[in-house]
Amino acid sequence: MHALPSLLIIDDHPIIRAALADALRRRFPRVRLEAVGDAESGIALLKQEVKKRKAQSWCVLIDLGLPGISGLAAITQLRALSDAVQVIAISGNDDALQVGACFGAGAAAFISKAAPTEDSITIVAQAVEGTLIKGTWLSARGLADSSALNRIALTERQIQVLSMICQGMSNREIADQLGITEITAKSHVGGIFRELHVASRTQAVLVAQKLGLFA
Amino acid sequence: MHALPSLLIIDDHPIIRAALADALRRRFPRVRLEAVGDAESGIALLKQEVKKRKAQSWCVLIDLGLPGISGLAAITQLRALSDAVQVIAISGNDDALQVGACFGAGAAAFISKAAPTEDSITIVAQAVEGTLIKGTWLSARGLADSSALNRIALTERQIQVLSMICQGMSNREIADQLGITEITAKSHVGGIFRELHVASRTQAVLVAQKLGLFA
DNA sequence: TACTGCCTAATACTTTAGTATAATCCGCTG
DNA sequence: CAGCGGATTATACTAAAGTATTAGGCAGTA
Repeated sequence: MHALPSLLIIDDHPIIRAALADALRRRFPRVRLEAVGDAESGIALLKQEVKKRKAQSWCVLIDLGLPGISGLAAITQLRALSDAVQVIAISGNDDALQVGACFGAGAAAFISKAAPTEDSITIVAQAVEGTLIKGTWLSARGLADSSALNRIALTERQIQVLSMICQGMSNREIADQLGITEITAKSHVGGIFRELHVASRTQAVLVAQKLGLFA
Repeated sequence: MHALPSLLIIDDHPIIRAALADALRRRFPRVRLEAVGDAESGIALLKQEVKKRKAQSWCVLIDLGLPGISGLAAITQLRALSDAVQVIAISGNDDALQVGACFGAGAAAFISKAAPTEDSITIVAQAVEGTLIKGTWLSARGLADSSALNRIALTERQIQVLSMICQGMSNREIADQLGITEITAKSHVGGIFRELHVASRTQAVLVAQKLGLFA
């Protein structure tokens, strides 16, 4: 059998970080465990480690809603580092849209912070032991079905425009910043609305935040 | 000397709740400590306690960004129960606008989750011992000055309308739900924009969320 | 090559949003 | 009582936002 995966915790709250690390260390005394406060550090650390020891697999617990970077973007980057990197997303709310988006970004499991702590640890244990089923969703009320979750398919340009909408920019401002006409900007905005099933930019912002896109 | 205040922790994350309770119990073994997961339970509990033992004072640690109820509204309700209730707000981000809003709602102190855990405990200790200075702001980088924070003064109606904007409603929908004309709705919206220094409802939503108004 | 999907842009709208000013009614306060 | 501020409504705009349809260029792909 090969070595157990190392653990990496990414959470900006020292309290949660310490609590998780404590619980996991008790469960896996011999597994290497790192804990950092921001996604950049975590990604940089993993990049180095993957380069050093390609055989080593990792299990990353990442908190969504980190300041600065989108949780989804972080998951995507982590997954891109190596196939031997498993990502478990942890979030304060377990909105179905957000859950679906996380799996779309490559997360192996989704854990709600409101779930019982023991169950959360169990999920991580499954990941460490290699028995974790991809798509596991631990909601506030226990295991939930993640088979038929809404996936949102936005193009790169649409994501770019949506992020600008989420910063309060007008179509005119978006167009100027992207070097396109306001007409084209409107075109993208319209496409985003259709995809998100909304009728105004305000609603688009709310959905984007539920998705955790630009938190 | 009179009795020490009892402690109440309101946080929807079991992990944080347990971690805080642990640390505080070690610091104050003889102080009564309650911990609940939602604001409604906390308010209900305090309401009963205040009725039973008026002499008993309380120190409430409440997490902003609770699901369901606005953190500011919860602070206001807690403060309204009794003058013997101190409220310490805990938040994931330490945006100046949100900090100011918390103090405006009656919070005695504001603690960022990103602050060192020991410092956070110290603040609570000061509250228990009665040496806490009102307006104490513990940011991610230590104690910060909260003397000149922006206060936002919205009327009741404006807050009501703003909350509807934050739900993605149009002026027409707001007007219908409030039983007023769209013109009046626009009038309120315009007033909100002036007060928040924004130029669109999307930006108003963003500011409101920074304030933690309808999280 | 033909097809598909994305980005771009245009024309031509309809509908909301946002601004400015003014006026009425009402409750509270000096 | 007079004044003030909030809530309401109105008129009259200007400026955005949003919808619909069409179409060219372009990259990847069956």
